[in-house]
Amino acid sequence: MRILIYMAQKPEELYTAKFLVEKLNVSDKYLRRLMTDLSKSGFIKSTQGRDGGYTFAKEIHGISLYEVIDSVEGMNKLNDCVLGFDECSCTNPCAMHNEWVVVREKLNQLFTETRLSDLDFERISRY
Amino acid sequence: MRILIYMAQKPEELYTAKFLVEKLNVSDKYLRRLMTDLSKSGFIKSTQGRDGGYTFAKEIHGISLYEVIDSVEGMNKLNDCVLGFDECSCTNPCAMHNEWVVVREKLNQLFTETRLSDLDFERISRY
DNA sequence: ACTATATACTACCTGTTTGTATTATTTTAT
DNA sequence: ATAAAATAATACAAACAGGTAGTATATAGT
Repeated sequence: MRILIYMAQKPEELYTAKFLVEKLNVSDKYLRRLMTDLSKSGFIKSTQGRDGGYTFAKEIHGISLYEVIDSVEGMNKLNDCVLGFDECSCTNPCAMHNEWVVVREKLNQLFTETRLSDLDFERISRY
Repeated sequence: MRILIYMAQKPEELYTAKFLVEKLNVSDKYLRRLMTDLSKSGFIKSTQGRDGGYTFAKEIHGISLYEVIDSVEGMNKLNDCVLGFDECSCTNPCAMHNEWVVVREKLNQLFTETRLSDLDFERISRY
């Protein structure tokens, strides 16, 4: 999220791994691994070799927070049963089910509706 | 949560550790540790010795899900900055701050407003 | 006294998250 | 050719969550 949001400030720019590592304060290897994952997920594309780097593979207007979270860590933490039961549904609910579906839906809605282009870059002071 | 919700079905009853261990499928030692924590937090009270056990220390109408979660694991996971920055506020927001406050408030509200007595015990099929 | 119960403390285990480190390979502009 | 860049695969490490296990002690009803 931090990488993509940082890049979304200037979506047309080409960013090198080295540059992003400095800006975001993470290790080189870790960032590169994430970049490769983000490439495979289709959010960004890479150009190898000298003068290479990363840039968005599609319009940032078309990238929701939901898609990003889902591709990086999956949405199961949010959408699985909050008490950990394998089989838990509205017809066979756990003790928290009915309360949790309300929250779950709110979160899914927020993440699905918010796109990288919706962020207020004027206000953000940390990436 | 599972323990307290189970007990809330019959809030006046005295429950032994052994009984709850069988009903909730957790280890004896683990449950006892949790019970001691819940006692210290004031949700339940214990009577030692033969014919002892646990029962609620106050009305279940007065116990919100917020209080329970807060006493067991703290609410910092929810209320700290979602991107992990130490100093993150509305005047100094991280990239996700403005989106996250909406969710945060919704969750806090739900957990604060829902009390053990509000659960629909008729419908619940797993504890 | 005996027995059934809770308490306390400590150590351990297993998996996950959130990264870091190492090493070697491939690609491309100049 | 060379240098600057991305790629790939693997191992490691620290912190934390979610438990389990052991052992000994305290309490209270009969």
